Amino acid sequence: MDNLDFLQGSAEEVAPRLLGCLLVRELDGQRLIGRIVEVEAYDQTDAASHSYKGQTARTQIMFGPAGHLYVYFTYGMHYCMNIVCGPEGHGAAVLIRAIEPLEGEIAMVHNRGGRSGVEVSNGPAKVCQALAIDTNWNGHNVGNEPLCLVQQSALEMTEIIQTTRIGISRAVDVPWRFYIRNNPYVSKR
DNA sequence: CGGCAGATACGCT
DNA sequence: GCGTATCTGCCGT
Repeated sequence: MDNLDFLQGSAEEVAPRLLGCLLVRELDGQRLIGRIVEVEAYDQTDAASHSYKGQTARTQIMFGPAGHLYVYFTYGMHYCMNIVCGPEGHGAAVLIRAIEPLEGEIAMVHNRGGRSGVEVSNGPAKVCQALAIDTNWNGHNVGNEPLCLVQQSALEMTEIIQTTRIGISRAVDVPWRFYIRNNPYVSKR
């Protein structure tokens, strides 16, 4: 059921395809499941991407095979997770900006220090905190436990909003942010 | 609820 | 040194 070949495509193609897919995280004997509702594409040809200036120790994962996790640390305190896509040797990935909890929400609330409702996972660093993902997960293959990506059928085009990305200062007009229309967990409209 | 400042450490110039 | 693919608390409507 779960063939992740679609991750071989470009970031721009893969990003909307990830909407609706599931992240299944095994943590302390529990299953935490989140439905991906907001993503952003980043590519080496794009000035906003960490891979834009070529391969470095930090970004090498982005240039590796599709299906691995690129986790980075920023603002001195936050982690964000991406799913690497595109052919090996090409630096591209899709940032997971928001998920909707489907299972194990109580554990996610706990991981988020008691914050509940949409505050559990309506932002990229919140997603990592809810699922207990840090840089130790850099390079993890999302085809494997204890963190799996499970593909779902593609959403209707009318369910997907495409617009410009958030929180960047370069390539601000590139419309590579995708989210599910009317989903309450989307970080910002 | 919207805007703003502060937190805080790492990669890169 | 400086900027950062962010979040939170605090202030004002």
